[in-house]
Amino acid sequence: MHFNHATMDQFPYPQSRKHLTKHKKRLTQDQVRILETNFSFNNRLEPDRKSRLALELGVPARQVAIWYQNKRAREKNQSLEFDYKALQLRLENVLADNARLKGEVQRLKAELSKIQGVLNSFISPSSCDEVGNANLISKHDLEREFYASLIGGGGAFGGQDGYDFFGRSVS
DNA sequence: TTGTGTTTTACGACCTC
DNA sequence: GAGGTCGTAAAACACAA
Repeated sequence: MHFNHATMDQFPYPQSRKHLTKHKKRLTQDQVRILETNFSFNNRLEPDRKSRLALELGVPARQVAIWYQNKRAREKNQSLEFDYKALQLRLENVLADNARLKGEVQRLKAELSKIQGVLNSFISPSSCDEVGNANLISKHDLEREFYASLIGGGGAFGGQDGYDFFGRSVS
């Protein structure tokens, strides 16, 4: 394996950062592979391992440390991106669910107004407002009976056992 | 070849233990 | 104080035109 055996001392690092970065050098594929392997075991770099790795790769210990720092940052970014996509997917599902539920609400509202129409036909003023008729059912009682029948409570509008006013199963 | 976008390397500033 | 993150500059690289 051929690594560049440069050390910190061998780089003529001057004062200015611009000049400094002129000596930026990429790690070889083999060096990166070794670093990746080590990183996969532990993404923290204890001083002992830093020295050993630096020796093995033939690079300054500082470069190993910096590689680990950058690698952790890259992993964090990837993980954030992954989380972001997962959240986006969940949001899409929730929005779809919301649309479905809105449709359901609309359907139920329509059903309710239909039922109210049927109810109103039972409560015509001519049939129940006659004074002095003791057998007349009040509007309030009628509504109570009617709604009770819808939820399976039987009553005057109740269907057969286990079925509501419209003959649907309520079990 | 060159312009441009992306990735990698390296650093300074600041924070935490 | 050593070693961490974060933000960023700049080199290195990839690639279309």
